[in-house]
Amino acid sequence: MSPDSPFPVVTDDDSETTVRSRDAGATRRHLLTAGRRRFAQDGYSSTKVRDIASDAGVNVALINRYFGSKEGLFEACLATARDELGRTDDATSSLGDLVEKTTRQISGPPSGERTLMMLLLLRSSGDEGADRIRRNTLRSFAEQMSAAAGWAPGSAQSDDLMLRAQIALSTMLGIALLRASSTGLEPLTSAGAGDLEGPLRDVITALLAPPAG
Amino acid sequence: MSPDSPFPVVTDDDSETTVRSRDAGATRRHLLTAGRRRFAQDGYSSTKVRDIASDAGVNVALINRYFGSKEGLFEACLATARDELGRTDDATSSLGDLVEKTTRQISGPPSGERTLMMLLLLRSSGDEGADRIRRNTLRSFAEQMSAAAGWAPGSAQSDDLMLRAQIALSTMLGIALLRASSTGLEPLTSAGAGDLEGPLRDVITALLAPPAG
DNA sequence: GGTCAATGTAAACGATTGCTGACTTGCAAA
DNA sequence: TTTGCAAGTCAGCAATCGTTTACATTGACC
Repeated sequence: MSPDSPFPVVTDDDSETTVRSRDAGATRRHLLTAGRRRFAQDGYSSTKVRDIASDAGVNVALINRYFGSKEGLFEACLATARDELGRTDDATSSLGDLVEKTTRQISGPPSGERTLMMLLLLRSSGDEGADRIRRNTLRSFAEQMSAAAGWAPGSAQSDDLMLRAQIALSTMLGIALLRASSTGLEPLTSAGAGDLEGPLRDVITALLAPPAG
Repeated sequence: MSPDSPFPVVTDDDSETTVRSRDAGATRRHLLTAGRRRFAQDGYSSTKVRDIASDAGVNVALINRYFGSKEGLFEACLATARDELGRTDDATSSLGDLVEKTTRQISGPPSGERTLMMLLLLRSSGDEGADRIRRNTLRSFAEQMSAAAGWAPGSAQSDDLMLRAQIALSTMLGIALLRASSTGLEPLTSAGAGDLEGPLRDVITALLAPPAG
């Protein structure tokens, strides 16, 4: 994985049907993608390693080779989801930005990448390491949201604002969960970005707008 | 379970250490209580029938005897949770009532009865019957909330108001989930009714108050 | 006291699960 | 071409899980 690796690491070739039939990096990536979807949709213990391997088009034993164990793969999925979700294109500086970004995260198909990563943050394997990653990621999210509301660490009403940011986060994650196929709550599941932006703006504004508090 | 059962059903005696060492009704109740907690906290597939039986102080085989299967017990837990949650003391007639009732449901210890029943509504076993119960219960909840906002079936903006009610429901369930011990997000987890009532009032008002719509 | 159905117990079965070890295949440097 | 090692395959193990079967115990009714 290191840049000076003696092995021919493929960095920019995403076409899979061509060269490199035996590519460890691609195999790892396929396992991470398949694992993310399975873990997010079905939960940790419902997911079987044979299904993940089958989805990835890869032999089951390679999960243990590359990630040590099923929990290792789960932790890796959680870490990549944290990195990809955290790789926010630009800083959220205002409540308007926050509303726009939140709407973009939530809307889109319930099986979309972003929704899957958010659902992953709600799944637990009982493993302590994975739980710590999830807890830290959620905390970071709430801090970003409260920062968009003009929060400064150590200021007065700090706890109250953080609580409100976490409630806003609860709304976001709750929507993602209720939109999932196994629940299928209409009209929420089929609602698009245009339908969600208004209510989301109302919620975020009501929770985080400075005037009242 | 029927009132005219030929067996001496104990209806008002909750002291367990005394008479009636072999009581089918009490055994069923113990299994339902233990199963509710396990299913709600750990999810369906992470829960082991031997753990439920152990918690209930009962032999494992009795789960299959009284509920047919693990899924049968899960469905029974879901049904009783629906009944107990639906047995709302009085009708919710105003937004103020809704705020008060919602706050009462959410706050309280994360291991409390109400929280467990709400978490149960977010768990899935893959079984179609259980999923239908969950879907109907959630839909009923959202309809109650929109009714408190003055909703009449078939009216204009009906879909938009229902969507907003489901988003409010998402907030409630999201909070319950993030307060769970496996997540443990502070200050949300330790927040009491006094801390939650204000923000919840803001959210519900912003989503369901009539003036804008 | 005897009878019988209801209730509870003990043990094991078959299926599934995560995982491992020995083996094979492909790629690339020598 | 030969050789060395990473990448991948295959079969099976050990443990666990839900479930079932055969048996024991309790207690009400005649």
